[in-house]
Amino acid sequence: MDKHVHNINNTKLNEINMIDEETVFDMSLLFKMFSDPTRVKILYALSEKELNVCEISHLLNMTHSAISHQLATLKMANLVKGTKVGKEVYYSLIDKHVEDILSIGKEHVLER
Amino acid sequence: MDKHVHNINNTKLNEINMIDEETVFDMSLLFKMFSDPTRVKILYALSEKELNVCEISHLLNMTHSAISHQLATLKMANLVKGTKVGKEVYYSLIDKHVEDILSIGKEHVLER
DNA sequence: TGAATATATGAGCAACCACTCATATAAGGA
DNA sequence: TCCTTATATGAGTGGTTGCTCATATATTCA
Repeated sequence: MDKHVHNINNTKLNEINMIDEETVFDMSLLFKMFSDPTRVKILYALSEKELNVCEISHLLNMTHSAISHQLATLKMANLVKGTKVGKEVYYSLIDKHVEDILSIGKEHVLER
Repeated sequence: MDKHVHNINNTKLNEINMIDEETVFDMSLLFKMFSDPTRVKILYALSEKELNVCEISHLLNMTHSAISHQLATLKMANLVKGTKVGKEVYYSLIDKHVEDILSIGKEHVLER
């Protein structure tokens, strides 16, 4: 037997069904959106109700600019969408998945 | 009415039940572990079976050092554990939550 | 014991990122 | 039209990070 093929639990290394590169990259990109406290707070707030930039910056006690930059990032990652109403732009979560990821993360963190 | 208290959908801004700072920070720390392609690949491989450093570096075609560093990071974040067997250290996922997060992320990414 | 193998780890560095600051655009009200 | 408010965005910057390289430790085997 090839000494470079290791054995663990009667299965070979090459039996591992590896995920493809692009999917892995997209997954890491998705989770990167949740890897910053400011973005988590924004997404969490938006899971309660849709909010405009001004409201979010009040809620998080941060500058409009910082929030606007993060919203642009979240929008590019397709996690939030913005709807213009007069001067304001109301942001909301794109789909239920975002809330699912938040709640599974919160659950994991709180049970320890 | 206080002009700094905005109204959306008949609810006030201060009715938003904001998550506490420490939980948000821990959540972002958790998701940060999934925000790098190398770490996602490692975790995904470990979800199939436990592996040692050498096997993972073969599988991902990366240096032992790079993998070892990432495993140290994942260990510190309490996502993997290592068991020494002779010269080798076999790594495995700490709990089912890690697989849950991977699969929800994969699902989200693949359905578009 | 000495060599080979497996893993861990510190230093260093290039790339990335989340913010600030300045500025631009757009809509509403006087 | 002018001023104010709301948002967007480019440039710049300090901090973070994922890798490499060198080195250290540990275990097995001859």
